[in-house]
Amino acid sequence: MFLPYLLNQAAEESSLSFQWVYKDRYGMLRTEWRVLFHLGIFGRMTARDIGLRAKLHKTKISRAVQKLADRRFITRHRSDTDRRQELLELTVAGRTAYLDLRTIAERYQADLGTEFTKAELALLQNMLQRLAGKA
Amino acid sequence: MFLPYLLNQAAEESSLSFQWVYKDRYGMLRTEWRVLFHLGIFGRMTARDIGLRAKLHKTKISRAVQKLADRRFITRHRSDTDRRQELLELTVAGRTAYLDLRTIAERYQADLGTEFTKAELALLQNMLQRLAGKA
DNA sequence: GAATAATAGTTGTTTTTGTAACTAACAAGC
DNA sequence: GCTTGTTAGTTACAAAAACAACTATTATTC
Repeated sequence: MFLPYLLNQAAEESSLSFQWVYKDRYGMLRTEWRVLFHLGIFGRMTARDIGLRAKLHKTKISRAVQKLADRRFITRHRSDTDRRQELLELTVAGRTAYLDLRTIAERYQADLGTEFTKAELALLQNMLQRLAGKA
Repeated sequence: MFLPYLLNQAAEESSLSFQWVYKDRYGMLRTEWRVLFHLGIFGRMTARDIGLRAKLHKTKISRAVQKLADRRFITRHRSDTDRRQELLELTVAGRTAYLDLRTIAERYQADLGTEFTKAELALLQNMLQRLAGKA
């Protein structure tokens, strides 16, 4: 079978089955969830850096950031050293949402894990990372 | 790392790096390429069956079928046994395009193969199929 | 240090997708 | 056989994504 096709099928399946979590609970779009997720993991960072890490286009991030800020999940502060940049950070409400979602994500991941052995999962992760890096 | 996220990254990377093939050469969208692909592999079939196999929504398929028919890559014939259904089939031009794309897809896949061992690839394929089935 | 290029982020427009409502044909129940 | 329900496929409208052009700021080069 054609690998990009299989990857897509698997990715879509798992994305769809997980999207109710951030969608139903917080009315978030996938990009919003990803931005929240990155800020939760890495702490304060700029839209640019999120884009580099998550390979998301800046317009998508810009709009996600607006929504998250509207809903008081994040704050935005112009950087002193470079006034083009904005430093994004989770608010208390944002961190609460992040932790809530992360808990569910971990449970979801654990459920998937029961299907496979630890070694299989480790290899899968490794291969996916390599494919994501340069496929 | 969160598995759906990793899957998406890998899928997107490989999709993007392959899309120039059907996009630049035939101006096709991904769904069109998938429909062509399915007809190439399985021969004559209905939109419904393509949807079941590829897990694509019928509206997406409907539009892809229209474009492919406009460009004379496929023909559509109403079924005699059930006049709601349409039997889709590649034209000569469609088959030529399919074979061309398939050749490139195979080369692409072979290139990926050099990164991994046969056993790794087999396991990856197996896991992705299981994930796609019920993730 | 003025002119030019590059970068962070936004906004507007066009494509593509998702969703819901629709038509036409068939199936089932009574 | 007629009513009700289902299914294949299309169409219309709403949501989201991709793409291009823009503003404001910083970096570069002469």
